[in-house]
Amino acid sequence: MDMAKKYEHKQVEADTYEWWKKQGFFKSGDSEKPPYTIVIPPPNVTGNLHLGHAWDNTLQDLIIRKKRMEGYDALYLPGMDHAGIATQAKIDALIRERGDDPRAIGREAFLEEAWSWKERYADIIRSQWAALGISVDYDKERFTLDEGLSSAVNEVFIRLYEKGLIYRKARIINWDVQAKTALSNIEVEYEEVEDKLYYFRYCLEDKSDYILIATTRPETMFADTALMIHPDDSERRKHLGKKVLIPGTERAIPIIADEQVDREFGTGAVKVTPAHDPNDFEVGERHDLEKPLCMEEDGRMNDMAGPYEGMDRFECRKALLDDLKDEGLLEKVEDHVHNVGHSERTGVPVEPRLSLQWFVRMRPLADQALEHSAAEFIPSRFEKTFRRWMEEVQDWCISRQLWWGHRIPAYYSEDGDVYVGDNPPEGYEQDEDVLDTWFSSALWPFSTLGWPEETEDFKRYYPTQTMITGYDIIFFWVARMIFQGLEFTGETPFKHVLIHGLIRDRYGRKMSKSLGNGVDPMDIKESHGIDTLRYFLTTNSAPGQDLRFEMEKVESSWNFINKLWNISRFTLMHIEDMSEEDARIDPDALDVKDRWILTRLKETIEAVNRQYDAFEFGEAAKDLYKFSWEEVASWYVEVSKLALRKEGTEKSATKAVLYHVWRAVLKLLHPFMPFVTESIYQRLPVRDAESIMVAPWPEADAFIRDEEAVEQFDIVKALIHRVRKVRNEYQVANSQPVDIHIACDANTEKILTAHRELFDAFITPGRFEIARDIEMQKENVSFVDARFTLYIPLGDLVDLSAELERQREELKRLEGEIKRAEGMLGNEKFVEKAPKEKVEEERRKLERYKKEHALVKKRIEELRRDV
RNA sequence: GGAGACUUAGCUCAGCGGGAGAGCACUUGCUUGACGUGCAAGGGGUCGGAGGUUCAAGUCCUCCAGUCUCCA
Repeated sequence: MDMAKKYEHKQVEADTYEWWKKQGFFKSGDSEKPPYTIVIPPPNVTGNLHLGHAWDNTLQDLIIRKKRMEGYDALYLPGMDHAGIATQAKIDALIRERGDDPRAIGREAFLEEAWSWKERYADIIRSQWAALGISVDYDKERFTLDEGLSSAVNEVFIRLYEKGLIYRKARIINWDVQAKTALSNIEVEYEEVEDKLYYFRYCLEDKSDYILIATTRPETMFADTALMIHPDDSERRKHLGKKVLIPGTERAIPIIADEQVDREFGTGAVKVTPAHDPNDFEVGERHDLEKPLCMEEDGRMNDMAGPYEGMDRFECRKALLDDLKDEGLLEKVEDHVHNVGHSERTGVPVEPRLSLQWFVRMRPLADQALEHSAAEFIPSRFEKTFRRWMEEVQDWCISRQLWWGHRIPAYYSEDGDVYVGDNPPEGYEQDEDVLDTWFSSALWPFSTLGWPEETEDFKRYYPTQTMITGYDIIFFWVARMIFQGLEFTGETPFKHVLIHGLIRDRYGRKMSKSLGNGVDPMDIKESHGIDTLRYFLTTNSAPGQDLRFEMEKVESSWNFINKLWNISRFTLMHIEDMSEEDARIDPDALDVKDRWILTRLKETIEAVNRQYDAFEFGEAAKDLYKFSWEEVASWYVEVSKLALRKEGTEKSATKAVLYHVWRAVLKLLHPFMPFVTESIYQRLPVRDAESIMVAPWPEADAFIRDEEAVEQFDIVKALIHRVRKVRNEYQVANSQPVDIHIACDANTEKILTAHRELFDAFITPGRFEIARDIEMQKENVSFVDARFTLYIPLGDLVDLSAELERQREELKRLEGEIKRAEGMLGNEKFVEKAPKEKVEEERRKLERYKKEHALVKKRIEELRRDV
């Protein structure tokens, strides 16, 4: 026996992953089997995988491992995402650290850096996949900037452009002044901030009067091209046609009227800055206003800002306020709470900015998705989330002012002609910009399989079966995969979308770098083993719910694995010498305990399969936990010890049953905890596969169902339990024999007698007597059950009044039960409408309660007589 | 302003139409040869509140309260 006394995860995990990989178990491609595909949500090549990845990937691996064992050609396709903005920021920082200017070194040199960065992080990520034990097919690994995936991106861009679904236009977009790029609407996070509302005097040219306006962004005033009032503004109408001066400057702008003015907000008059605000842009279009920008791409003021040129926008705001206050043009400042957009990537306040960008016309694509999407969300409520977003979706800004990404296949001639395609005419220059990373991610389920080529892989593995991801990227990714999949392949790219939540710290806070509350999955692997982490991650929340990280829960997961380890030790100890022949179960040799555990195994397999198929992994694990710990370990193993000490059929049958039950449990648990189950499986003297990960999934049909054995074993357990309870209550050690008297019918007597040996070992009876009826004595502690009445004479230890009181309470309880059951059965509607089985069940219960009631009553009379 | 989630044992959470569950914590015993990270026995919930549907409601519906999230 070479098994450590406790579960040592480092020994258990050592070399296993490499062996699996070497044996080719992760590979897909067996065309004899039906395909089952999951594509990994590609992690960014920006850093290490965090707990969220570990959770996501473990769920994927859980499903894929089960499907593989069930006989599918399982493809778990790995890959990574270039993550344009995030990666470019990291590389910029790296170059700057070296003392170089990342923009000055040129595009080519930059990309060289980027690719070497990518290689470095790809290695890290692969090693973390290995650490997590995920069974991905490395032959199929893809990267969003691979040649094939890039040509898919090109193809999609060109086809959408030709269809009129991609266009280029100057519009107000969300500008990230730190990354110096445009963002899409959903890359902006709105955050409520306690800000100020500034009131400025815009004086008429002749300084005879002024109009007061309120703004939250005073620094944009240098790009004002009008002052706007409501057409119904009777008080200020008189100024229409006149001009006002932008405060602190000599620049005059017209006063215009437009219904867009919200008369309730501020002063009812507003400044119009068409190049810095989406609403003002529309006003500018209607009134044919100029649309100048007063800021550079990095958020610094340009020459329009005069003396403030070169200042950062917020610096400028401060200086401007000081100056205008001095000049008496700042009337007042009010506290003002409003939502300010921040870049999802860099966190800086987004600057709405007029800019020429590429957009996807979303309406037709979204309508198509709404009409034809066949994706089934789990839980189903996320279907609504998806649909609502699709219904309200706006055009998608897809160009990014970055170098790291898919360069836009658009080319411009000197005279402004635009060519989109693969063969630009001579002399045309390619667009400098790249596409939003999500533009390529949206193609992931099919671009990774070779699309637009009609490859064998694409034909075989697409559409995929299940997409697993967090609810935070339903819009970013899931929705976009669905509409692009439908547009380009004519099919929804996956059948199921399993949505999980976010992982939080023990206080329910999001894990973040700034809070420093993140947990590195590799630390948990180090301290408790990866199986522990996997089990913790997959069993501690329901689908769609968030998951709190608590060390106690990790520890309890470890405890369970340690328990499994020790049950395995026990099992292996006894079946070491087992041959193929010994492993066969002889149905005729099975006794009650064997029939009981095999029936329970069958029921557990059925339940677990149902739970797995419904993606209810927590529930599946709960059933397996209970079965292994409470039924196999606490009962079957304990009871088997007797049989295993003997020789002959009793022993051999027990060994065979123990082997099969335990082998099935290992397999059922394998998707949760691949390493420890493999380690134990490899120690089995008889195996049905080279590795547990390619072993056949247990079949419920292979095992017997024997309800009678379950009932019989229940009686045995009940007797043991009651005696233990009495011993506990009266503090009588198990080493000290107690007499046991049982009144029961002949059938129960037969069962009890057959298990006499067991009782001797478990509850140390002195005398052990069974009769139809027993003359009761006052020193007895008694327990009444419909199946048997138990008496244990404990002499002086027995507190008779307490015993009487207990029996009275029992009688009261039974009276309540009888009343309840009779009430139900007396209700015509219940008898009429409830399912027959339910009514029958109530009848049986009532009968049983009545029987117990009579016995308890009798017992009370005896006690009262004796007291 | 819309939408959704959550509210169940001290804590963290399952359960979601037929008699309240788990882990951890807690109490009392226990050197039983797989395991003291264990074994045995136990205590602890009017399932947020109010209505409604149903023979039957933590479980479905409506309203209310609190917590959180997303969208605008």
